[in-house]
Amino acid sequence: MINITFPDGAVRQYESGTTSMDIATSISEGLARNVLSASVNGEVWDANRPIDSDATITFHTFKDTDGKATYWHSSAHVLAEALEALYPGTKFGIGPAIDAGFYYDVDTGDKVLTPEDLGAIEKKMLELAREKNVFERKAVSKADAIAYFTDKEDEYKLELLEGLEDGQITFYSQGNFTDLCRGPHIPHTGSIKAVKLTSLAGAYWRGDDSRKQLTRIYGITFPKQKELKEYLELVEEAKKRDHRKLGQEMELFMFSEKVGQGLPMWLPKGTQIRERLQNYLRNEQEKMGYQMVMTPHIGSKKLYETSGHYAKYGEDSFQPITTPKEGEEFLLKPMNCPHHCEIFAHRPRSYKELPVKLGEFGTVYRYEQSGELHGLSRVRGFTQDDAHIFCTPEQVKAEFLDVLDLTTKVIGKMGFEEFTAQISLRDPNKPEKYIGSDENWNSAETAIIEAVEEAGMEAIKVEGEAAFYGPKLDFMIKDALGRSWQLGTIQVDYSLPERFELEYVGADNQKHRPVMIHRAPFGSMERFMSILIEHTGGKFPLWLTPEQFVIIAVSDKVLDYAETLKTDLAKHDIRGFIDDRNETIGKKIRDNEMKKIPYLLIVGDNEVASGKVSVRRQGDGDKGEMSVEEFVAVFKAEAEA
RNA sequence: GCCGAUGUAGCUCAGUUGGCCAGAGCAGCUGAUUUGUAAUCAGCGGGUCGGCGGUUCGAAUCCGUCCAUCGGCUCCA
Repeated sequence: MINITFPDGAVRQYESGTTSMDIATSISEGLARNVLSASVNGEVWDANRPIDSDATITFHTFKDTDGKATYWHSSAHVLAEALEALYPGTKFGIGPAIDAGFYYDVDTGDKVLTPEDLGAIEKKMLELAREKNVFERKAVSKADAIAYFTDKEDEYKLELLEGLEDGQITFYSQGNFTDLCRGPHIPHTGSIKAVKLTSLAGAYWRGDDSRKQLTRIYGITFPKQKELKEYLELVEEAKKRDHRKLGQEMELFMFSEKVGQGLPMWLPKGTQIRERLQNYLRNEQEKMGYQMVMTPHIGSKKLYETSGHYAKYGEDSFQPITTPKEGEEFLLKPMNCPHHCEIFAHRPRSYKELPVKLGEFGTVYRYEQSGELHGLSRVRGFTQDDAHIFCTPEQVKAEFLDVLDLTTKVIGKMGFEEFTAQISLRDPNKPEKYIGSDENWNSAETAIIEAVEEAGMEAIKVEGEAAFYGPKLDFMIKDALGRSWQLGTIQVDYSLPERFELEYVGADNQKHRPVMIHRAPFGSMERFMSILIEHTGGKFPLWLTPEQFVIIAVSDKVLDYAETLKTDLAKHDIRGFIDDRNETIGKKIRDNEMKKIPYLLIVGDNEVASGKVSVRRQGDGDKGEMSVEEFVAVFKAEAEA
């Protein structure tokens, strides 16, 4: 007998060789029906793989990420099986699960797959799924595995096998299809009830552009037809909210071929929103002791040689511009920190003034590959909500906490509710990759971890993801559609203070090297704007939106009253405009609803007589007549909520 | 940067196998109408058919090339 420990700590005894599925069945039929895989001692296993010794076990269903990953990876195998049935001789690369669904990279030889073929493949997949084929795991020797794929003439699998050790190789088979795979898989294909192949794309074998391009087929599957429908609706909704589309419709920003790709220009309405965001953030930061600075858009090449960035990125950046007579070289600034280091160094610093926090909405320029540019989220010129904190090693933790506070506050103010953090630490096995003393690294890493704990933020730690000059923390937020986005970062840096020979005089009258913290809560104004647009679908929080109300005059006899109303509201810092076009009221309501103006104030003879206003909330219809004071109260209540 | 697709009016799109002055809806302008909670009516203007080069009697349509956009890949101080 073996002891099985459950997530709640309960321990039960089972026969050796029992499977997670057996265990699930012993608990309840419902669980057994839904279980897709299980973590056995922390490793995700097939539900029908025998367990031979004491273990802790966690079941996975389609409700959790591991369960979904198992399910989608298994779906990729069904896709492969369908392809092999429809296009014999197809060779297979890799077919992993991804955040939403799965893909398989395939080489169909002379047959070029087109989107029109996908329907037939989906049909075949469903047919195969209905056969309820069991996924069978089999350990094979390397020699046998090579023989199998040599016979199949699948050079991709053979190449994958080269990297695997004999004794660790497993095959999985379902129906007539066998694949090299580590697993795990779902019990059988029958739980795949809804299939959608979403797109086709080229992808290089092993991501190497000198190698053959395979066809990547993306797809997603669900245990219920209804879930697929919901997913497709979500995709549709995401399309509607695409910030590139809304940005154009709402006249927030634009691009011009003549100006150049990846160089956004903010239109008046977009600029209003951005300035409000910046003012808000500037205010919050000044309350926390930040001092704003401004630095030029270019800097001497020497500056970046000092910082080390030129050596690392020079070739892959915009190339230097030179003065016509002297031939001096300048770079468009790719980041603000070297300038800020020079500001810190412009006079001797005492420990008494630390931490020094220099903030700047600094516009930077980076060469991004043309294929990578995307609306406002990936551009070549953008403005960081940047600041650099120069402090003592002992202050790192407190400063981190401060930044966490600031970030959760400002992001929360935008209506985002779910944050997580990723803490990037050193790779403990490669100390040579990093600069700075062990002592500093240890204390900085501990400081970050403790600060995150104290802030009560959910965080994952990833070893080996730190920059060579210090550990960092990235903020992730979830938007209204449940999508995750990476926002700003906080990054500890030991390198730049060293390179710029930054110093402060300590209480001991000795010179010390400060630690530098880079941080940007939004990351960049452009990227944040793109996320905010998609999160809100263009319906910005009231305090941010450029036009908070529109007064719709029933006829031009009441325009004077409309003017008075507008002036009254302006006294309460409520901004808007009068739609005095010679159009019907229905037309004006329609147009302003579509422009997403939050409040539509209708005035006609009735309102002039009563001295009131008829209020309509965008997207929520007629709210009835109210006095101006009542409207102001309603408005303020929403704005401050 | 690489692979594939796309590029027609401010926006969304139609333009048969190359063939008269390139079309529609919305937006815009002018006029009429003075309107009560999601489109009033009439008229008008607007396009080097992404740029350049070529094939042809003739090119939005065929070919080449460049640019931009989209979907991926790769990359991100």
